[in-house]
Amino acid sequence: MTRKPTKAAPAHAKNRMHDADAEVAPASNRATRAAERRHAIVEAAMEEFIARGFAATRLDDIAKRAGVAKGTIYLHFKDKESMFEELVRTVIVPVVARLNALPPPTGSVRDLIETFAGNFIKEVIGTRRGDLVRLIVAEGPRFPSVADFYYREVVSRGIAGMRALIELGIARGEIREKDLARYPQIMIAPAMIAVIWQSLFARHAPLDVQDMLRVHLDLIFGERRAT
Amino acid sequence: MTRKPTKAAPAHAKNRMHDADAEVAPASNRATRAAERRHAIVEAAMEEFIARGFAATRLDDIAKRAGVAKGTIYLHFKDKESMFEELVRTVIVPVVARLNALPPPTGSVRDLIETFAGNFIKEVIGTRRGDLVRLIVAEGPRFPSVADFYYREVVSRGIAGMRALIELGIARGEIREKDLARYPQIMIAPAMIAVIWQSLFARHAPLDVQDMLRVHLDLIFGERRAT
DNA sequence: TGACTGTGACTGACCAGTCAGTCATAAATG
DNA sequence: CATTTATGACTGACTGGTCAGTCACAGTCA
Repeated sequence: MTRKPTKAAPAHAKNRMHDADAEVAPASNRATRAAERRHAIVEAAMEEFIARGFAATRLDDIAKRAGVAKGTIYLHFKDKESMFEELVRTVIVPVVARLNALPPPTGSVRDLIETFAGNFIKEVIGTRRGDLVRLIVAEGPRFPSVADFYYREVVSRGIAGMRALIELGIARGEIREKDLARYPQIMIAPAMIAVIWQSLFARHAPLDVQDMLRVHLDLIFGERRAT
Repeated sequence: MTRKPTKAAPAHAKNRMHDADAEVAPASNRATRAAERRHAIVEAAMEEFIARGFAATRLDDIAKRAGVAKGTIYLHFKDKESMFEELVRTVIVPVVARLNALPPPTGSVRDLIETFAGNFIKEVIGTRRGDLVRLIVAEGPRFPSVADFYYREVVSRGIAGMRALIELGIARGEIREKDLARYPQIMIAPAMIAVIWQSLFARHAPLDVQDMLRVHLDLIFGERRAT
């Protein structure tokens, strides 16, 4: 909360924009300003929802964090519920886009998957994105539309992509266990566990995710030969 | 404070007992009755918390479901929060006890783990218990004491037990990947994923958990030889 | 100036937690 | 054993506070 509570200075209204945003151009154009505000709201809402869960999050807090009046939120979203749903979409879509941009299949399948795992660690584990995954697990059952969306856009695509990779690995003789193609979930499971572990138990027992995923890949591809 | 003086007419007082309770033995003894009620409250609370999450659950609903007045809840629990915490303890402890009762190490390690997986499927996957695990993942960050308890009583023990089993498997030559003992999480990951999958995505894509876990064990122990 | 965007005080519903009162049962008494 | 008294488990109407959503007004831009 960097905002000085002393409302003192409503004079220069633009100051309401918080510091992070203050740096971007003032954005004279109305539509641009509106988009910026919307973005600030989404950002703030994500923080709050992750920290408190859907039901316990107060719109007043989101508004304050976004540097906006509560009413403004309702100019952009119908209500709290649809804000949550839209927010998940908004945040997830770019991640999906990024994952679809897999590097061309030059190296071995193991290298491909290792790269993928590296990205996953960097982009998801221990970031807001990871918390978002936990949030979806937490609220999914109460928001079928969110769960549906997440399944359609992330899970089913991820599973399909991973399956293709596994089949390639089997065809090339890198992977022995042929049945693995039936359950790509097994490939992804330790990564998901890592996400959950980090947000629940890291305090008690830190987990070397990188190393764990390496061991898991050794299990699937056989011990790695000298690099 | 002015209690309606002429409260009149709770003439048919005994009718307050509702039908659900009428069926169980009247339980003449006071302490027994109290224990029964407490149990009914815990049971009802678990259902409600699982269905709605902590913040969105109303104590009125718990009371109604338990066939009890709201005030009664406060005779057994300090407040909503400590009710949630105690409830998690109450429900989890017997499960832990049961898991500690591992069969004696007669067969192979693989058989041992397969038995364990079978029990897990039967006792956890697709049951209230599974939902409870999801609930802990969901609410854990907001209830550090619950997360701590769960780590101490379930996770750390589970990990330790699994590690011992893995080491045995390595010593006996059943398991090749020696590093697996450093990350027992890998062994458990698919089972956890199954729990989450069932409650979020089963509707979209049912998962044959039994088969998936078998494939995962094949990965670790090598293809199963004819039984 | 007129149209549009943003504001925040306000409202009404909702709900955790309280407590004065009830009553079945247990204990004490004759 | 029958009757009276004491106990405390249980009840549910009520309170105080919270918060999603509204709207009359203020500010801003073209």
